[in-house]
Amino acid sequence: MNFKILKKSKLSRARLGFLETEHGVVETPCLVPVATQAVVKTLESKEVQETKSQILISNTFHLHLKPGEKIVEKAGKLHNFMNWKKPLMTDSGGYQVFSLGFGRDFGLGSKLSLGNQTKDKNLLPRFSEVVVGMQPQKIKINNDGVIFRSPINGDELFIGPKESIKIQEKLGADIIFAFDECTPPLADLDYVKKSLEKTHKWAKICLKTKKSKQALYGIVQGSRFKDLRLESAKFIGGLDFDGFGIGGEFGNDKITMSQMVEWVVDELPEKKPRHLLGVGYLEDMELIIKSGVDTFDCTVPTHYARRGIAFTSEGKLNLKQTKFLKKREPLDKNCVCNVCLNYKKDYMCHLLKANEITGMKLLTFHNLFYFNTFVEEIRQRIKKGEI
RNA sequence: GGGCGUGUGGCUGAGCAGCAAAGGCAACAGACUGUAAAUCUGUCGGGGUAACCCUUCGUAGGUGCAAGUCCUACCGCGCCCA
Repeated sequence: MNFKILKKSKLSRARLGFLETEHGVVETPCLVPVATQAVVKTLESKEVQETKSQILISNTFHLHLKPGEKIVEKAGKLHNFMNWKKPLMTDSGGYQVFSLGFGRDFGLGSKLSLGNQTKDKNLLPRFSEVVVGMQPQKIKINNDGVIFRSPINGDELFIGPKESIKIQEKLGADIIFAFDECTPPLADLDYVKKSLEKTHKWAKICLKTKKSKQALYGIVQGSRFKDLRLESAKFIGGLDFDGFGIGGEFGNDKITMSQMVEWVVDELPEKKPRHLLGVGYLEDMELIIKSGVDTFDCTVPTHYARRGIAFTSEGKLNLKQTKFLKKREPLDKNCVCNVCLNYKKDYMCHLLKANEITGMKLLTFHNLFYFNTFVEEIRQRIKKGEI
């Protein structure tokens, strides 16, 4: 992999670049749609390409469980397996340390709120913080890695940095990630310190383990603590990674989020690409790109689509609302995607209310196209010197 | 014609003397950021911010302090016997 920076903004940390891989070039900044199980849910690879998606991210943990990396390897690795010719990433499974652990215990996301704090008291965590010595109920984290129970058959399985890298080598994505511990947002300072030691130790093991030509990104953690973020960025940034992921918690609002990203970005080697893990509401994009992020993945366009939420130039629409049954008009007049050119709101509303898979599929297509177009426009604005 | 059974809020379905009435579905509103499709939360007879008030359990009477709940008649539906 080779990363070329074409232009650096004079107004912000934003930059335009080319991420060159064996499977083609990614124009950055770029959204990376999520294909956890080697598929963007509801779409086939050809359709994903038609949404202007340039690169996807699959998941090591999920593919290890099902169908198993050996199957994927025999099929000619991920690209052939899923018939996707363009670049691919795989996430290391580090996030599942969180999502199947404390995240599940407390019903939390890795980002506590980012300003969208829930008003529903029942959804607020029923505890104050995670402290040193606490273990999630379903998994056990030790110094070498994480013991999971397979959600499929209950088998005990172990994934640590070595295991993750070996799996990712078999999966064969262009860009792979180091195995980290994504700390829960409410972990206290001591917990995050200890966790960071592990993540850093694991980072070195990942580098040592990797034998393939795949690009390997290290992951910066440190939660909401500035000194830990800086420490982590310096440490991870000082290692011989091809790029860097930034993960974990980013504070209570969008401004804090971009500040935290900037702390980290300023410590990372300038010439290498930076990937922000799991962030990407529309309103986040300009902020994180201005903070110096080159790529970022987010489940929102695809996940929300399956819940009936459409992102359009008139805002976020809940297409399951009965009122849309009376709207014989395109989802978004200003959108030129296949869905907006060929289907109307009434029909899509009907499909979604009837729980038809095609409803989810049409919305997934539109949302991805819309998000990708949104980022494309941001790239244009950087080119013009507006951002 | 005779016997037994049944009738509950938009639907379904509990309740068998102290109820505005369980549960489910539907509806309505909200949430979701390194994926969770079919999830989570709230509302869901009417009125008021609220303590509270009003109207409901086929219809009409009756017995009780109190009736969706017991009794009588009628109406509708179901099964069985003639």
